[in-house]
Amino acid sequence: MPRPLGTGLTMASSKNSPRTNRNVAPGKSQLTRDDWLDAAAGEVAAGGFGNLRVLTLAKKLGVTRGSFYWHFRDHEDLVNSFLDRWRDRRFVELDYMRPKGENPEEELHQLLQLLLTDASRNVRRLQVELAVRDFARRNDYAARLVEEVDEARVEQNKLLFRNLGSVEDQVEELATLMYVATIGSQVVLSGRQGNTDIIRRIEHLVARVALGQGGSTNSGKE
Amino acid sequence: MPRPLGTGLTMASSKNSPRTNRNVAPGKSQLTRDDWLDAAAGEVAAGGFGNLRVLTLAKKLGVTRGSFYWHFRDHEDLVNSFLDRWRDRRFVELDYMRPKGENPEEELHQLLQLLLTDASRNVRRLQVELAVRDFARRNDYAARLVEEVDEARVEQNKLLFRNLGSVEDQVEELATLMYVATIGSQVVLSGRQGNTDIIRRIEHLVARVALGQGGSTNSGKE
DNA sequence: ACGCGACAATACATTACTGTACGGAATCTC
DNA sequence: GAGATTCCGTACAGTAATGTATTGTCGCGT
Repeated sequence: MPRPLGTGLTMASSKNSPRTNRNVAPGKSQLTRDDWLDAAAGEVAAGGFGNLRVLTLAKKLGVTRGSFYWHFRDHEDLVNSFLDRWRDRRFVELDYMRPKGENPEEELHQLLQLLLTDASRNVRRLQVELAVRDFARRNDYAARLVEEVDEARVEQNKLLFRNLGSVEDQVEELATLMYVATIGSQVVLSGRQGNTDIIRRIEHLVARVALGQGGSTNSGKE
Repeated sequence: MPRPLGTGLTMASSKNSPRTNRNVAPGKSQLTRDDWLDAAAGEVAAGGFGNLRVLTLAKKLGVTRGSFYWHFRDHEDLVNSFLDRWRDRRFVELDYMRPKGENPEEELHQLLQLLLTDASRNVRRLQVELAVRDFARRNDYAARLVEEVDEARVEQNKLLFRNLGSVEDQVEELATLMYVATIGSQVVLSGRQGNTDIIRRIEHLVARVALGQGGSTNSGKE
């Protein structure tokens, strides 16, 4: 009964690359753990965690479930590994676009661009994130990871607003508001097309508020 | 093969009250269609539509599945009826708190209160809404209803901001931003406790922006 | 060249859930 | 109060999914 068994419930992703991984380059003669996770991403994006079936993955990969149960202990192991990888990728993503503070306005623009406009391109990623968030409502481990990611992203936003010169008292407010606004727009607009104008409007208003030019919304009856 | 069969896929809720509904008042000797839908609400709130099992509902109601298949054609009929009822309730809810325009500031406060603060009390309703939104990502009918509700709510917000004296150009922006912000905060904060301060901060900032006093976020380097 | 280990196929047992047919009890109608 | 109707129980068939045990097949090292 030999079983490598990935980390499972553990936190770190634990790149399971001790596999020889063959010399066969493009042909998929041998599957790796990440291959299964990639396939799982497609299923999760399409149907959520509830519709994540190992038989479906096997068909998609052109193998039988015998392969799956060598790479993973069981279905739960797949789910937890998937969540771990998701969290890790969100963090390297955050690290990749950490604000350098040289051109805050441009950085804000790029951030909103990534979160809002690019979301319509990165459909897969958006759908996975929404699925994870939904799953987190009934899975404690997922809830923990989502909370970690949320907190890190709000921290990132706070950094940005500090660089923009916002007073410290409102940094937290602005960062939180912008974060829930971006998440909300992804939730509301997911699956809609022709939303680029709405997105642009949101970006416009958020930018205006963030840059402190937001005093002209009233008609003048002060 | 007698079968009343509720509307199923049709849009209107079509109160199926041609039932005599017995004289037995508190005892649940006879079940109605709404009883099943109420039980379904609990399951949907807890596990989403994917975990909505008719056997579970039957146990919860103290009957067997034989009752279910009299009241509903099949599982899909239950889901569609549930969605119909959900949409209808969202609309009467909107109608109930339609802004009268007499005291816009107070109305804004009450709206935010309902959407944000009260959400932590109304857990069941919040969870159902999130489940419906998630289900809408892979169910066309649910997607249609959610879109209808979203649009109606944004319209409501626009009405409010017009009453607040915002210039028409920014009414749409403000209404949309506030809507996605509220949805996003529900998504992000669902299942967290001790979020009342965060919610209050968001409310504060949204109110400030909406009332046009938002020009003081910058530190002064214009 | 053979034997070991990584990886996958096959077959089987089990469980959970749906839908349907039919029968029975309670209640309304006339 | 007899019969039709409403509502629910029971029993059965069928499907889909998981997990496990066992066997089979590559490919590498020596």
